[in-house]
Amino acid sequence: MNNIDQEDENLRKGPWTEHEDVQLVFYVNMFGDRRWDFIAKVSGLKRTGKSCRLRWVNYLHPGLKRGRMTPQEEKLVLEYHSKWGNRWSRIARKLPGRTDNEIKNYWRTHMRKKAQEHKKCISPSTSFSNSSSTSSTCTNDPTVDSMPMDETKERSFYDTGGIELVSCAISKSNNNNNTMTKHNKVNNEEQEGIYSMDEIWKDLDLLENEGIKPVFDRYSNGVSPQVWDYSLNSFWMMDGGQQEFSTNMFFPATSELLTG
DNA sequence: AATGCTCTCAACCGCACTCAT
DNA sequence: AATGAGTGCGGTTGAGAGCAT
Repeated sequence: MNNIDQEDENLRKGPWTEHEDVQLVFYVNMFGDRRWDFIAKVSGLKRTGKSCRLRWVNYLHPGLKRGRMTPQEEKLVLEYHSKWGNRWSRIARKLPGRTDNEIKNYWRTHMRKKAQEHKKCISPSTSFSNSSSTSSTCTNDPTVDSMPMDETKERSFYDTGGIELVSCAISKSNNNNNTMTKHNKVNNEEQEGIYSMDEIWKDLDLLENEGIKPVFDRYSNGVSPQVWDYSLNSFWMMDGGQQEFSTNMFFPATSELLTG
């Protein structure tokens, strides 16, 4: 057995734990949301970079909306899907706060329902193409690949380096085990709102004034100290202006890597 | 209450693409 | 131009929650 095999065996798969979420959020805020392999290594998470990215993009990103699609969003999904087919990430860019995965899942459910309804309406002898075939038909639409350049270059909302709220991510993490009802999720979504850029920049100013500076990258703008203090109180010790981890065992790899 | 079915969504996989070297 | 690492995307799967019987 070689080293690579051993590494593969050590990699974790399956659902993320709360600790892993916290760890990932921390390191993304430190290093940005681009260098996933690096983050995977530095963080000590036994996950692939891909897995880290996916977790961040689909679940931990502070700009994410939760809860059911609004009628407006449903309309947009229908509209853009008819236009672009299964280009989920492209569609997602048109629905801020929604991920390609979410839209994809929604569409599958949606189309399944539609298919079932359709089956009821038509005679049993008539064959009916399922959702995937419907989708592929749309994908083959010649309009699909004729996007103007500015649209194809659009960045998804989660590419914005969303610093926003670690607390948001943590609270999501805390609710990871579906302890919230769907109803509650919707209410929280309404109450939480989304940070505006102005608010984010204000937080950045605050952050700098407090002398708290994540290392580099876009995320050098970081998160408001209040937020950190509030949301990560079990992970940070604020002591006379100095900060240190209170749970070093969660983040063992950074110092090794950065000093070594 | 127990069981089976359906729905939802997080996560994985493989392929495609981008970019640095 | 070729190559390999890193990243993004779309398809698929499986676990768990909710609902019906």
